[in-house]
Amino acid sequence: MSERHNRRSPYTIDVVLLTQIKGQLDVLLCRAPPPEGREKWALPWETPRNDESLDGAARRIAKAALGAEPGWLEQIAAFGDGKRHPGDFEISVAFGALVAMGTPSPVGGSYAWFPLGDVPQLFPRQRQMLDGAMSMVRSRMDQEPVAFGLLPQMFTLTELQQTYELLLEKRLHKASFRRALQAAWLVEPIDEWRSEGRGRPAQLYRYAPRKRRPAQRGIRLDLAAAR
Amino acid sequence: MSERHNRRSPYTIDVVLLTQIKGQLDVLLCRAPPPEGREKWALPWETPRNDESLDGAARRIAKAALGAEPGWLEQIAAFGDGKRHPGDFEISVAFGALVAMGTPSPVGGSYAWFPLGDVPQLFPRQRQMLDGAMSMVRSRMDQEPVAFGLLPQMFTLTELQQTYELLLEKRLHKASFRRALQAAWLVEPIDEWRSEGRGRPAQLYRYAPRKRRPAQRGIRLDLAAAR
DNA sequence: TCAATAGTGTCTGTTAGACATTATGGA
DNA sequence: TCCATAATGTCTAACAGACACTATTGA
Repeated sequence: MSERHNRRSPYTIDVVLLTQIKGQLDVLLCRAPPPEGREKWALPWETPRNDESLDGAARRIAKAALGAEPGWLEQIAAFGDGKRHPGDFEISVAFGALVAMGTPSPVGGSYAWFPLGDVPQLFPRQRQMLDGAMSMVRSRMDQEPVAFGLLPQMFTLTELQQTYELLLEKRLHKASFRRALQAAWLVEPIDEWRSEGRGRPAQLYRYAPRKRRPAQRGIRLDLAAAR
Repeated sequence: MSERHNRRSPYTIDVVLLTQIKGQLDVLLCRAPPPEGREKWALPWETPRNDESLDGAARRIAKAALGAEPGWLEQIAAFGDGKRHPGDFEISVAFGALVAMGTPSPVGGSYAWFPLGDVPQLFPRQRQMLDGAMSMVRSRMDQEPVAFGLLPQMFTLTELQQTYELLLEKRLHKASFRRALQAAWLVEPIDEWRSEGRGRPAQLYRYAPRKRRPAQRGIRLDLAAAR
């Protein structure tokens, strides 16, 4: 065997696993995966196996950390630039993934969820990945219905709206949100209701996208304006 | 010196250089950069030098191929998955770049511009990169004013609209386009006109973005609908 | 003069956001 | 009963798209 095809891959795959816990976005971190002193947390990472696709490796690593496969997974970018990484590899390919809220977590063990506002210090390269994951997810929102990756099979429209608000980082108008939702044919009511403390029970919905002709209206040049 | 820090980088940087020629998008290809038989074209690529950032390497490669630096350059993604590449490296990090139309081309030599509809057969991995570049540029359009990267310093509003139409792959309404442009504070008229054959001469503009409060209106959930 | 392109004003149907109202449960 | 939340109807200002019109050049 040639040296080239036998050696371990000269790069790592790192996965940013995101979920929604108590109205906040959380990221899954692992306690110092390779032997690394003191209290240090890191994104799950590994080197890919032989002849494994990038996506495939990312899925495998996510599954190993989480116990289940994430609903949505996409590459963020390659990172390097001399920034430190738990492994000593020149570059790392980062993936972002969304986990349905309520998915049984890797209890105890060396994994834990951290709210985005309260993430411990990471290796600089992984810190970049986390930031990249957030902007990637946010920018994908207007191209695919990403929010459903954070929700369980059944959800209320209020939960769905809260997830959108969490990702967009802004409040949405209830009536407008529901009208837009109806126009987009993304969800379908099911014959079940959930009572949340006081108030009228909310009907449950499920994600059931229907094919549509692409939206006609809108140039939306405003969004492309200067910062 | 350790073997790790002395060896050549185990990955490549590939650059998708795009420009606008005669109302079409063109990509810059290089005639078989490493000794490779027959008539074969490839995206410009190289391995990064020691301690060079990913962006820096991409800029250097772009400049080597083009003679000038591209106005806009951004990472697309890492590609691998066993797809063939002109170099025999496990992965490649691809960058997309926009070149102002009219930039003096690398005349003769081993470089040439190819219209997107008429690209010769590429190495599979580089074909993926080209497709990735296109969808990346298109998806960035509603986040930053990407179109100006394809235009020279001075341009007419009709040229600007044609560039938008080229990138969006659809016709735009003239009056609406100009209204949106005015609202976005992206351009500024200069005291110069250009006569293009018949008709009334068009005023020239230049890119001069002004800071604005983010657009208020629009949930635009439609765009996130099912395909 | 006509032809061709640049640039602008007005109208109309659509819709985001605001507001108000009804519906339905728990305390 | 009062309160809290769900869900929906109506109004209005903003705006995308259509159309028509004026402006200014070359042929």
